[in-house]
Amino acid sequence: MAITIKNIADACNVSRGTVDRALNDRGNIKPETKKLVLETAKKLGYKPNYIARSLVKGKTNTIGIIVFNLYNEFFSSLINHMEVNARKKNYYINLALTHYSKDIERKCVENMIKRQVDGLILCSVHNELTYSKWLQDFNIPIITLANKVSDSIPYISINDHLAMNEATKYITYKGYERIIYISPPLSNKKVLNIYSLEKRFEGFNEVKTKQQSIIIDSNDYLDILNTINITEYKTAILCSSDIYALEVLNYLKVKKINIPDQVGVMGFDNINMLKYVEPSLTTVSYSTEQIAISSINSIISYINNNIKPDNQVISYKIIEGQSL
Amino acid sequence: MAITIKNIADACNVSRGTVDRALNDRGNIKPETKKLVLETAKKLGYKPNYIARSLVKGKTNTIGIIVFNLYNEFFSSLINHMEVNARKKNYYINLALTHYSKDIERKCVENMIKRQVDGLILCSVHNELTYSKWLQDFNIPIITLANKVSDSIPYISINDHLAMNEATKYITYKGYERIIYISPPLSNKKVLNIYSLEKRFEGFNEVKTKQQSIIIDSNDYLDILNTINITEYKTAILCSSDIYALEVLNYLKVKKINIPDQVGVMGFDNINMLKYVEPSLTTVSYSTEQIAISSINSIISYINNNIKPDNQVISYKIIEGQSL
DNA sequence: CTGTTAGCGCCTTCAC
DNA sequence: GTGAAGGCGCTAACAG
Repeated sequence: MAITIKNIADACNVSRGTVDRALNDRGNIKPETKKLVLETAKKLGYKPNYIARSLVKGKTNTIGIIVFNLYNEFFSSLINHMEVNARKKNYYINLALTHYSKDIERKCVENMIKRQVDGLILCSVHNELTYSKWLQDFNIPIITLANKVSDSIPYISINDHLAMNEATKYITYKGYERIIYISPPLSNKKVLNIYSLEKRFEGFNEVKTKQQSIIIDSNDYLDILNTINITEYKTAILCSSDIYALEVLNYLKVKKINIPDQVGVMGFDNINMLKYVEPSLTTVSYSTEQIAISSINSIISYINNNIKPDNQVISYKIIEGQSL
Repeated sequence: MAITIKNIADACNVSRGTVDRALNDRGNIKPETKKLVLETAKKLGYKPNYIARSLVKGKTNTIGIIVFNLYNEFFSSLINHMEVNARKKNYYINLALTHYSKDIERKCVENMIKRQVDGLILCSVHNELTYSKWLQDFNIPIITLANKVSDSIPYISINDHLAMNEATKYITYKGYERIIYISPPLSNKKVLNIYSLEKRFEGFNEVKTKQQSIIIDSNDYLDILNTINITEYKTAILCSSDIYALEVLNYLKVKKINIPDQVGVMGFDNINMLKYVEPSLTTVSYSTEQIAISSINSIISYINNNIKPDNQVISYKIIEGQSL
């Protein structure tokens, strides 16, 4: 069995209280006893049991992180930075993935609660008010990312609406006559929280100009694209995420359609892998590190002060590539 | 404060023992009392405190995972699959990242120990025997991945040696006269565990054929490549990982060197992003999901039976692309 | 069938 | 300066 505080106490012929004083720098202890205790602790290879400490302190120094998956580079990059910044502040990471399932998400949240995380960072597929209430009833600090759950739960993200709005204007400014907007099914909003996607779409849709526009919100967007004579007008294809844009680039290459001469393409997210793709993709960039840092700082101060932090908006910028 | 077992006991006018029996299906309880207890537990919104349970059970149902970072798609994909499979078996994930630092790794391990993880899955940059001993002295199940720490700690990976060996032979078979092998600095092995990279290199180096070969093991491989007249012979560039191969592809495109007509390129890992790259990269593929499943199964059976599992070798295969 | 009790390992309070 | 004792929330062993 592992060495406990009691083993040290016995070995030193002092009480457990004294060992605790030595180990945790609490003062009120004779330097020699402290020295003795620390030395024997080291000799015995003592490692404090944080579980026991957590139980008495009512604090685990653990942050629960619940996101969709790690395939999405947004999340893997985010969690990478979160781990770094949490560790710096002496917090640890419990990770759980929902794979876009409302059920799994609920279970993950419950598990985190049972495991007594001090706070929760959540990218949710829920947005029912009952769910928001359910979350808040756990009475622990919770912060949401990317998909807003409700106005009463702090939310950190870029302004998707504005960003896509600007992207659309940028395309207009570039002289395109027609925009094809590609997104995952927006009708999903009936069953899932797709806040971020909706906002992006709204940002696009709001730009009322002389252009024509075609909206493809389907998982079969390439098939649908195939039914359109894309070179008929000076067309730009605007995608709600880089992944889609990459698929579109591939599609156009297969079709021997020149980019950007015949058709322009624009993405969103500026994922890392873009640097290996040709032509370089015009896209919208933002810092996952900044989102991660904001999230960790917010949740920790929320934990420590029990004051609900404000929503935070992270900046973005358009990256000009050769695809538009 | 959160509802405890005692609150329920009080509310039901029974003892805490009885509540425990009801909540945990232990039998020896009158159906009506059980029903009453369960109902009031639900009504009060009781959530068991797993920290307390862990303390008494000496088991946290938590697996610590320590890897380098999540930028590397190998790790993010791995952890994605690990989380899924751990959750299925009612285990949770504590994640820590070392960023290739020996110091950070040591601290991460210690933290995991303090937090009483039931088992540890580790991709290490250490390979000192003292470190292996240090790890084993913690006396908890540990499994290593990708980089072997020592023969006395279970290790799961593909056979890097054999895989690169076969890759090299494949290139030979394709009729190339010269191979340029690109790898991160192999001299790092003096300060870091780069087992997997070494094995790959050995696998390449072992193939003694008539070909010429050039070895570039440097972070400035593109600069060095630039000093070589690569089209002088029928040359293939074999990279120890896809990321390098992608950089090489970019380099060759900039140089207007045709792939594969003038120079062939081969990678290793078959990362997801390859599907967006042209020409499609010839590479070595293996299943991170299988590694993840093996790891999780191994560590859990190690935890439950306390029998050190055998090393496991995951299969690989060569993927023929258009780059060679 | 149910209640009581003694911990798990640690921290904290209160005596001395 | 130090020791003793109680308790965090839960489980388990024993009594009844």
